[in-house]
Amino acid sequence: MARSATTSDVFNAIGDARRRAILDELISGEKAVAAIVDGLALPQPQVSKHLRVLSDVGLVTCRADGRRRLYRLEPARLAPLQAWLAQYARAMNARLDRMDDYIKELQREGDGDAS
Amino acid sequence: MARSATTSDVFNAIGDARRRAILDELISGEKAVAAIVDGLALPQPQVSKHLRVLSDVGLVTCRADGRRRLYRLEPARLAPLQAWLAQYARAMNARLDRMDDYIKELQREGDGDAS
DNA sequence: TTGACATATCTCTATATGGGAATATGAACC
DNA sequence: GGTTCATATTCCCATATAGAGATATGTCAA
Repeated sequence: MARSATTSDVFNAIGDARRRAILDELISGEKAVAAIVDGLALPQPQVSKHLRVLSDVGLVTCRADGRRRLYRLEPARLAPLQAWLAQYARAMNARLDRMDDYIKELQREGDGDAS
Repeated sequence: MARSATTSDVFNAIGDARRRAILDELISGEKAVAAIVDGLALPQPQVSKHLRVLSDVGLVTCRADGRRRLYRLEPARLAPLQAWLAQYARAMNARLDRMDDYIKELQREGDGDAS
C-alpha cells in the first residue's frame, strides 16, 4: 500500500508546510481565499486544494460572503495534537526542562518557521 | 512534484500512525527492535524502516547493546510541534476554553488513540 | 570457523499525493 | 441574458512513499 491519506487526520493534514502556512495566515482572523493567495504567493488552485484538506479535517471552516468565501481557523481541532504531546510531557518530566530550553531557543532564533 | 519527504521534518515524521505507535512504545523507556515488533505486531523490516525515519528526524536515538539496538525517545525533538501549537494557543485565548474541553473529552474517551 | 540470533537494507509494486494548467461553478452587476 | 470577479474542480504527471518479501550485515556463542 501507499502512504496514508492526508485527509485521514489532523496529524497528516499539518504535515505539509504550505498547509501550516495557510493556518498561520488565519491566526489573525477570517480571511478570503484571495487574501491567503496574496499573503503566501501561491497559485489560487493550490490554496483552494489545501483549504479543502484542512476543511475535511475540520481545521478550518468556511462561510460565504458575497462571491467570496471566508475561511476561519478552528483551533479546537488541534486538540488531538495537544493531547498527544501531553502524553509525552507527562511521561517525560525528567527531560522536560531540556525540552523547554529547546522551545525557547527555537522561539528566540526563528519565528514563523516552526519546522 | 510529489509529496514532501517524511524525513524533512518532525511534522511529517509523526504524520504516520505507525510511527506514532512506535514512539508511544518508547515512552516507557528504551526498547530493542524486537520488543517494538512484538508490541505492535508489525513486520520487523517495517519497524526498522520507520525507526530510520524517526532517527533521521532525531525523534529517537539508537545505542548498541550486544547484537541488539536499543532505541530511545528524544522528546526534546517534539519541541517544534509544541512551539507551533503554542502560537495558536497564544493567538486564540478567546477559544482556548473550548479547546481545553475538547482535549479533556478526548482524554476521557479514547486513551492511547490520540488521532 | 560455523551457526544462531538481531537488525538493517534492497527490490518491487500500488497508491496518494503536490503542483501546474485549464476549466467549471457561482455570485454580483450591467 | 451577458460579463466579470472569486473560488473550486478536473486532468495530468512526477515522485515519495508504505508495505511485502528476500536478503545482507553484524554480533555473539561454541
